[in-house]
Amino acid sequence: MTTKFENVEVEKQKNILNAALKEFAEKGYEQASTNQIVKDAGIGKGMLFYYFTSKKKLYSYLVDYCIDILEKEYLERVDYSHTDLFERLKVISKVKWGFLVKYPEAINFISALFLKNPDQLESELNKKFQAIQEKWTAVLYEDIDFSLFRDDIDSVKALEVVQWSIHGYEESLKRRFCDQVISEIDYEIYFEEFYEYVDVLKTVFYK
Amino acid sequence: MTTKFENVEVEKQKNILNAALKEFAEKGYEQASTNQIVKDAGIGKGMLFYYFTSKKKLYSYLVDYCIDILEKEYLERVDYSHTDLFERLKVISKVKWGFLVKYPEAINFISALFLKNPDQLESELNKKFQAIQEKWTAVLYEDIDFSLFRDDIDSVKALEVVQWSIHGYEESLKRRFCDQVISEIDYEIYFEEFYEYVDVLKTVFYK
DNA sequence: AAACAATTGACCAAATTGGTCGACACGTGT
DNA sequence: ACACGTGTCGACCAATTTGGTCAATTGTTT
Repeated sequence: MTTKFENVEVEKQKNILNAALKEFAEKGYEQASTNQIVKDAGIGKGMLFYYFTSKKKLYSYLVDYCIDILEKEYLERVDYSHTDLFERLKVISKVKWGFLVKYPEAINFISALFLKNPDQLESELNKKFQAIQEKWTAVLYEDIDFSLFRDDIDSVKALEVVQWSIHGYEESLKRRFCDQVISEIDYEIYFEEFYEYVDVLKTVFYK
Repeated sequence: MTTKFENVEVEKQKNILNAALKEFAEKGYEQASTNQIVKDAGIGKGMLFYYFTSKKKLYSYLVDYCIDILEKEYLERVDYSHTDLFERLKVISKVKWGFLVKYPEAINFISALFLKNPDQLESELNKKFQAIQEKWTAVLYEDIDFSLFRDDIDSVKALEVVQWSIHGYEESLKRRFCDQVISEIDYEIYFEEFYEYVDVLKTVFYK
């Protein structure tokens, strides 16, 4: 049997989910306001509790939901065929963009989730967290040919620098587009741009 | 004539300032709670308004205070003698560490300040903001010998990557020490570590 | 038309908000 | 001894907000 919430039209589901994800991501659990969520979602106050019975349960639902889509719509979509780290990074960025367009509010919620002290949650969840953690490192390491890197620098440090750089680029993009709707952005230009940065990294870190 | 607040013992001043900076940095202006501030600062509710008369004025005071120390205790302390970017970065990191130890709660407040839409503040402040902005780019560009960089990559991109990397390292440090008091950390080890990363960057970006 | 599901927003007690103020403690001068 | 001024506290204020409820209303099925 499906829950009441999962029977409403998908569009409305998305509105509610997005409103809630945004509010929790911005303010954290305690500070997040259910009033704000219903206003943002465009539904009456009663409906939120009709669907989720309590703030706590709503939050739990979001956590489950996000872990789910993160695995199925992100981590599992990355293909491992390239052994070249920088080609892999380009693939990942494509997958990530698709994810961002489809679930625009999920990322911030997820990163807030992983940033918090993750030891204080039920063991059930903790397992899922670890699974994701492992999958994420796999995405970055599995079958990568590290012999392509120059020998005069530590490839662990190199990888860190690469990750930090990409994160930095993403943040700068976010700042540039903070007030635009992500799905309406002509992303092709920015893939070009992103690839240029990746190529810089490739040039300097490879033999 | 000095204000009432500036006549209080410096230690207590610091407590109050730190408590307020932390609260505003974490929650933003609206969500910040004066109750939380006085509790954290260990003073009675009345004192905060005795010193600052209102939440708004307190916030203004903090903004002025932070701009002040940012200029005098950070930007103006960087010396420009090195033309080697990476040596300059090491100098900057030393200054920054000193700043962090002395004003542990200021940085987050400041970055939150600069991240927000800065167009909606009085022109007086806006000027100061721009001045800092310029000084900050000067700190990173002034008299830097960019001819040392390899010719096969865009040095603008290189500089961005360097900045992103350093920011990434700082964030990773912050995560490692999030629950420790910053002034009690044996920083020498981490300068060593930091310099290793800087040297990696130097190795890969220089001719 | 009767039963049922979905939906709303006024409403609730409890908590929290920025801010006030009377009480009081601690000098210092008289 | 008294008064005066400066700090200091926290109980208190009205106003707002909190998570959550529920009677009433509108659709939808049967």
